Amino acid sequence: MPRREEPDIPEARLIPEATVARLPLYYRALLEIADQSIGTVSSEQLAELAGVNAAKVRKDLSHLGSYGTRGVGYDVEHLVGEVSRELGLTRDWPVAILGLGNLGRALANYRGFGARGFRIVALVDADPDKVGQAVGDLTIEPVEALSSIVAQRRVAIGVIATPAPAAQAVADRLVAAGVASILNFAPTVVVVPPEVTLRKVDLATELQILSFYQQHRRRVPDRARV
Amino acid sequence: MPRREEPDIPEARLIPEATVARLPLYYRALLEIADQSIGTVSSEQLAELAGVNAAKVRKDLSHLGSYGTRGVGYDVEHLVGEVSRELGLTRDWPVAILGLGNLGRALANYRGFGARGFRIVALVDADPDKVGQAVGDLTIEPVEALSSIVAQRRVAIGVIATPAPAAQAVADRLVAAGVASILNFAPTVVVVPPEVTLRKVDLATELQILSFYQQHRRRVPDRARV
DNA sequence: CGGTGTGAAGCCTTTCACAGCA
DNA sequence: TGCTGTGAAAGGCTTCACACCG
Repeated sequence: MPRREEPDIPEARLIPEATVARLPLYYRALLEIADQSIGTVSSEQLAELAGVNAAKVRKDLSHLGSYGTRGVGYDVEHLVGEVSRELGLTRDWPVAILGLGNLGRALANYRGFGARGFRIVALVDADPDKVGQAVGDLTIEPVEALSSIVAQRRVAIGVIATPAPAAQAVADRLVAAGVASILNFAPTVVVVPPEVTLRKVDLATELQILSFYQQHRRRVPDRARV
Repeated sequence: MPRREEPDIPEARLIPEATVARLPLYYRALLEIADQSIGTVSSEQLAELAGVNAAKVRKDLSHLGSYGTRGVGYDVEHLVGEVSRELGLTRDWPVAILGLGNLGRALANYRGFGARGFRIVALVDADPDKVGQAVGDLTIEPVEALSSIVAQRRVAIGVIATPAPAAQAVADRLVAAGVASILNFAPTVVVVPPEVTLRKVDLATELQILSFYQQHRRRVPDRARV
């Protein structure tokens, strides 16, 4: 039970973190199903497509409300709507990419990055030689302009793709500018205040985890994380 | 307790998955400390650098054995050795990158990818126009050559950077060729046999999770996953 | 005295299994 | 009849708190 009413966000159900992390999988699976003009889907089928088990699907979806029909399954179109609303994909989130080395450029060019709702509105780099360069439709801007960029373009999400030593300073600037969601690709720990959501994607870490299991080969978990 | 002796892998302690996922963080923190010629570190200090809490550090490290000294802390050099041995970083793991679009190329050029122990030995793409192109020191090879490449160059880890529709077929080829560790960047579910370790990095999913918390802003977990 | 190593408690997540409804 | 929704059980992970030892 939510402890307080909140007028501008109607549903205040509390959804477990583990469930939130799986909603994108269901969302993707549901889009595939919808593409095939299938009207109804069972937890079993959805589980298959999302790579999880059916009990988990049912429990997860039950946190969003009771949108299934017993004996039948879930109405695909309706469920897509509920999941995308829950994930905030009915809005548009302006994204800034910080750091335009190999990875930053790849992200900037990545079609399907802005699959739905995510729009890259700024590319920022500290290197004066890079400032002014065009990448796709955008021009690289100086990091000093960050706070005005964030304010003017309503940047909601910052993607850090700088080298490790620059990451914390960039994160600090993002937070100071009011960005509350950060995705960190730099291979280093970044600390942010508790009201900021930080997630990280770390190549070196992933490879090292694979290395661990490769070496300890015997009953290996193949659980893909997220 | 391990249930069977295994002659070629001496230590058969079973380490929780959550601990394995944090070892790379400790490893990185330890390297930083070692760089400053500091001989001893406490769980408190290590926790700070790794972005976790001290109790977790102690519990995690206790799974590797008792390498700390009460009243003193952990010997940095010794611990670096133990952690890197546990992670399999004392060996060299040949890596193949599959799919050389924006992301694949960025990965291929990413210095620090092969931070330690990971060496990119092959670039493979299904597109005949790309085959033969040079990327860094390597030349893109056809996907048909994959199984002989894997065999000859002892590829241990496959990194899938193809578009989503091609990912499963590439994974199947990798598995058939004997690759037992796969890192999937394609935004789709990939299924592999249980003896293969699969991890995934999914940009769209990460952004959608951020979107969820952005929209439900109220007590937000900033727990960075991994 | 200070900091590790670790039982025990608490919390979160997953899985089970079936009541209940269309 | 078939499949959802959900209590209850099981399992795993985190945190606590302190005995123990250098």
